[in-house]
Amino acid sequence: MASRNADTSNGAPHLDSVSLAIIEQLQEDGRRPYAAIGKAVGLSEAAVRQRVQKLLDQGVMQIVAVTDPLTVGFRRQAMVGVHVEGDVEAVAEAIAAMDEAEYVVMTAGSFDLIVEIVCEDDDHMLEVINRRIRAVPGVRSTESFVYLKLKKQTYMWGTR
Amino acid sequence: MASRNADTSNGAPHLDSVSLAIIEQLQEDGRRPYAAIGKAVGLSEAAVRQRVQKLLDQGVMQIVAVTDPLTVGFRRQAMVGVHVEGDVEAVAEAIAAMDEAEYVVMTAGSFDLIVEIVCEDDDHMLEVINRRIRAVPGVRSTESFVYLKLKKQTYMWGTR
DNA sequence: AGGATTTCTGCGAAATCCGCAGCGCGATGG
DNA sequence: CCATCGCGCTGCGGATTTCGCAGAAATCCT
Repeated sequence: MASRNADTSNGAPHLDSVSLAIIEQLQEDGRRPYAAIGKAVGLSEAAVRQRVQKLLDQGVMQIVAVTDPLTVGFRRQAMVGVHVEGDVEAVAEAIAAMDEAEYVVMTAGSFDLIVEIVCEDDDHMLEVINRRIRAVPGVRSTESFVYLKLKKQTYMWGTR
Repeated sequence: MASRNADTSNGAPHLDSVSLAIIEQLQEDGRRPYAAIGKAVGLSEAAVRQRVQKLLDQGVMQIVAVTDPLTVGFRRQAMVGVHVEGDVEAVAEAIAAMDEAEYVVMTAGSFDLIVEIVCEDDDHMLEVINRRIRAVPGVRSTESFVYLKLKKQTYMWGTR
């Protein structure tokens, strides 16, 4: 189980329209059979299987179950905006290494970094934000947005 | 294909530890066979299958392919913080109805709403933010954070 | 306790997954 | 020019998984 996380080192692995179509199929249903996908994109079952495996290995996509953490036992979730001085990438790396960080993005705007965190409870969240994120060298300040309710969560950008 | 989107109407469908364990398995690999999951959680193959189907039907989880849109052809992606006056839920509903909105959350903090959008290019993004989101009744102002680079994207909160 | 409902189990049949050998094709280089 | 190599696709069986169903077991409600 070497590389669990996505290959976030944007290698832009050149995706042709067929692979795009395969991804679209799997965005609708991650368990759709290879044969059905093949029929939809005009490829044999084995070819689809090989392409999917490669896309997974390359980290271009992952096939997973996604949930709303708030409905599955986690009490507190938040988006945290981070102001950084110095090497943003290094700070991003450090925060991404934390288990509680689900989502880490470098952005252009008043925040240098946006981080989504999942916590057990208020104490845990306080600990993560104040003791861990703010302790990372280069973090100047943070601003938190605690989640009240998830209204939408989709992955079907391809199907429109 | 009645309800494609998650049941975001927090019905808190009471999940026992076995369903939690099943979700964990599928967070690691959305295509893991039911028999393997059953062995891991102590249930028969058929029982796992029934539970998974129910979790999907209830909208508690979805099994899908997730990608980094920036590596799959979409040029621009952003997080948009929204200040709302009046009925926040209604505004959230309206924005969630837009195809470009991938993720909509009501939050406590300086923003009432946080929205993640995926766009084809700069023009498209400008159109979505200025003409569509800001046109929703109740939206007082917005602040945008354009994505530069996705550093981490995980769904394995359960495996720690 | 009695009955209704839900959940689990244990099949057999059908469909799917998986590995492998072979073929076609473009690029490389002698 | 042609041989070779790399790479992706196809077409197979065999192993595995999925699927539907009927009965047993557990749970809930009155």
